[in-house]
Amino acid sequence: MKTEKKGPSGRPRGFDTGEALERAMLVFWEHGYEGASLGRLTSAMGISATSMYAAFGNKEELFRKALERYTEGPSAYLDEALKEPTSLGVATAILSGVIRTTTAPSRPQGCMGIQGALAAGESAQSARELLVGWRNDGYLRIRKRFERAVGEGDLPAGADAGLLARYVTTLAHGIAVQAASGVCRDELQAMADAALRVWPPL
Amino acid sequence: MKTEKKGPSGRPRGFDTGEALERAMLVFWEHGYEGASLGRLTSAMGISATSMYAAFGNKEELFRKALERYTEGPSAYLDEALKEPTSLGVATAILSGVIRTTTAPSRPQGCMGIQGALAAGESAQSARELLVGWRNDGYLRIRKRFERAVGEGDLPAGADAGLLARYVTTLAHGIAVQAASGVCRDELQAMADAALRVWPPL
DNA sequence: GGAATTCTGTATCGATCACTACTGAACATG
DNA sequence: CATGTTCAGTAGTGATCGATACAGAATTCC
Repeated sequence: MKTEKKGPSGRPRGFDTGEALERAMLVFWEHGYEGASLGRLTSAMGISATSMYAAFGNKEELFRKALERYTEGPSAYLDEALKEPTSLGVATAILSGVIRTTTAPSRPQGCMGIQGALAAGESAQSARELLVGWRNDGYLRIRKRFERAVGEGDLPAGADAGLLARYVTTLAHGIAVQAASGVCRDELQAMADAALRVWPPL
Repeated sequence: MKTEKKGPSGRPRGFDTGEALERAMLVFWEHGYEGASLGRLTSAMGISATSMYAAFGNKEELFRKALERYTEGPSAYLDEALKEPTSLGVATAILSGVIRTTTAPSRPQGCMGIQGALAAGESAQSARELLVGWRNDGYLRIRKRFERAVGEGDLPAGADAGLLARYVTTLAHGIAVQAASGVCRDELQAMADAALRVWPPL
């Protein structure tokens, strides 16, 4: 029994969709949904507008897929951080991961999940709502992890997991804004270290 | 000796520039520089495009003046907060001010100084740079205030005023992002209270 | 009241937006 | 090789972008 591999008749695609999506992600990351014009996107992707529409549907879907790639690539530190054995380890790993991702010298400064579309006009409302959901999902996963920590005795019984998750999320988002403003990595890391020196901040 | 008040010959302006600027500020605040089209702006201002250009120059200058109005209006809590007698009072007042401003039910959610243009395309780079300077100015004023607190003995001699200012700024910006995502006021205030329960976070 | 000056609305500018019809080239299958 | 299918580039769609030319209306100065 072998997997059905029917040959797709026709001319094969002349570019790598993964790499093109990576390039598109970087443009959205740097300029936001509204600031990323189709001309700039396709130019960075190295393909024509026709090929982009054939491969990804439209600008909105391209953004959605670019966000997925962002989640599994530059933002994958969150998955790893949630596996840390203690809540303090989780919080520490999240903040250092955010700092590393938002201040990497070879990549856009800031976080695509925030500056991709924080406020927007009519044409970008769906992108904005997508990112609101993306950020809320991150918060929920952190909260759930902290709830587990309360159950395990890692956090005191009276600890408010939601409040702690909100605290870490707020710091993470604030760091992303600072990074977008050009604040350097070391300064942010020193600040994060100080913020977590008392844990939990009950 | 009386102030020279030469009569400006010609038809007087038919609208109140202050109120028009207030309306424009709200549009920029809600939709950002790029998301605020001229049509939407002039429609909200209640004037024609011609009148807008005659009164404010162009979109870029309109944004600059709207930001000034934002600084002196919704963002005026910072001036007051810096007058608090202690560094903890300053930090507390800043965060509660941010929360009040970014979650007011009758106004756009979030902070114009951030979502006005966090990431942007080519045409909005000047607006983006203007906001980077605006945020950095806020940071510098807080830092200077904390340096004073160190000199006064309000903060311990070894305290790093820059790091503390960065901490408060990061929380403030993070709160603004949360507010833009729809997080409610009470939750943010509870989080801010917890964040400042240990002060300074040395 | 006449002239000069400034405001306001209409209509429109060229440029760019996201998006697509069309043509021809490139490749897989039979 | 012949046929069918898909890709990619050119050119151009209507809509909207920010910004203006123009002409009529309104007000002040002389």
